Amino acid sequence: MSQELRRFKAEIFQALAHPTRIAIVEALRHGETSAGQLIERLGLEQANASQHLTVLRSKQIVISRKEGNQVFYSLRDPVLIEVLDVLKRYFYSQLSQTMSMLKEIQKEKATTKR
Amino acid sequence: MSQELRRFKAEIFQALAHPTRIAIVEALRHGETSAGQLIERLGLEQANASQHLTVLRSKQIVISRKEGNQVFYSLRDPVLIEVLDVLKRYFYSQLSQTMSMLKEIQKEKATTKR
DNA sequence: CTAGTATATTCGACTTTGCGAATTTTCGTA
DNA sequence: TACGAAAATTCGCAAAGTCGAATATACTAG
Repeated sequence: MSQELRRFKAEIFQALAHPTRIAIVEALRHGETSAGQLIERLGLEQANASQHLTVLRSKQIVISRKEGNQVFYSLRDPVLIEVLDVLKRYFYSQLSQTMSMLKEIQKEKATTKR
Repeated sequence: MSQELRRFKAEIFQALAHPTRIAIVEALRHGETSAGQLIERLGLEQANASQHLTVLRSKQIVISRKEGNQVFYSLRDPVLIEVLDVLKRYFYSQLSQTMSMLKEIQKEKATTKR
């Protein structure tokens, strides 16, 4: 079962492991959006967008609703936004760690130089 | 910059997008562990384990410390555990949604059958 | 220096992913 | 029915990921 859970998690990560798909998820953050709108806002190729949406749909990250000519997408579970937000914090924490590391190096240079 | 951030997130997701690497991260959850211990506990091929560890190291998810003959690994930032925990909640929420969907289908079957 | 243990790297086969061009499908409407 | 718009699918190719076998490297102890 734990093995299953890890496979499941890996699939979710895999589904999110592309800048374009992250952009799509973030774009859906504030509500339903049609495929066309996504293409326009994110500046994507039509086929490419559709392929990425297929990935997200197949992993149930996104659900689609047909209305006449077009298809509207939305996030199936807003919990995923939490994941992205946690990662944002992670990003900045990593960034500041890198910065202080650089500062350390600067200091050392200064000391050895003298 | 937002584009950068998305690339960064995508890389983190990519690094976690494999059951074995998730298992490794979870194993490191409660503290430093040597490569050998990971191999034993998770039942991995030596080369394979090392390859996955390389991926995690290259994305800075994990840091390594050499002590004599062996190499100890630990999580660079425990925030990642949060991500995994959020996903666990997501997993169960999805699971229960699926279950109630199945129940609905059962009910419908029962009604149409009569 | 030699042997042994722990870990990393390289190699070759294979699978998967990502892309745009072209095509197809699905609607709504004339 | 025929046309146009929106979206999905297919195709061919390049790039990336995964695996185990074999090999290399780093360290320790004798």
